[in-house]
Amino acid sequence: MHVFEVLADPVRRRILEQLAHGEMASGEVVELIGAEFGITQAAVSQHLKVLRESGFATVRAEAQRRLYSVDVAGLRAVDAWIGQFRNFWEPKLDALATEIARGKRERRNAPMTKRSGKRA
Amino acid sequence: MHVFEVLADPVRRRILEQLAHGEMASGEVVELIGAEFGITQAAVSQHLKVLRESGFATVRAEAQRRLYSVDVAGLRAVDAWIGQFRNFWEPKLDALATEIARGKRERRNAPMTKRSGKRA
DNA sequence: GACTTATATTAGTTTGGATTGATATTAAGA
DNA sequence: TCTTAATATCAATCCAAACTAATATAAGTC
Repeated sequence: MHVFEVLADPVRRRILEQLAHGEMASGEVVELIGAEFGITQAAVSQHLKVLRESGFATVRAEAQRRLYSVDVAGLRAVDAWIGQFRNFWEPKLDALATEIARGKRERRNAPMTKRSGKRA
Repeated sequence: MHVFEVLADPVRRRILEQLAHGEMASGEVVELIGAEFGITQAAVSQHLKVLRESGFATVRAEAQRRLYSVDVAGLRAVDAWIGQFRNFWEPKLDALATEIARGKRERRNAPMTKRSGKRA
């Protein structure tokens, strides 16, 4: 399932927002989300499965409990796609922000050749 | 229609990627996307409608043509939601990057009161 | 082992959105 | 005005995904 399809569902978005506050057991999610959306345990469990399988959440077992937390993989993928367009609304910061975000790896030790003025 | 539902469709995502290269007439989009996905003019037109109405594209008329371009409103909304989680994968850059991205508006002239050390 | 608690899975039903074919709208050109 | 071109809209069909009820699995407790 594509990352954007995953986030297209309001229940899944809400679950992620909750997980952002920290690890939660499946049961806690069921209680919260179930009440908020009026859906059953089965439904919530299925949403958690989708989040797992699409890289938005990870699980660890503790006895019978399953503790869920945010997995950044999915979120990064979304951010990467949006990144294609970021220069549309952040044109000024672009040069500087990129420089900083990328850790200045590139330019750092570029010996300044004749054609290093501008690349496309 | 919610922003994530809009981007959940592969056809709409592809249309946006094309628009990112610059303004396109509806007919051009139909030709390109229609060929790529094997769908009709009606289908493409309806996708364009969704993109319009959800703030991902704008149109201007020129004779019978409708020229579409990227509207950042929708993309910003997506970026804002993802922003909730950005500190999950950019913890180090957080302070500095935020400072720069926000234009240092906040701190700049904050007179440093007693309780300005940390806010929850 | 029987029972309970926590969670996942399965099968079947329902529903919203994507698509098509047909038609409407709008502007230009003869 | 009649015709062609470009695009949008409508009604009907179809399908995938969300949901429920029921059941399965697995780990604690008595």
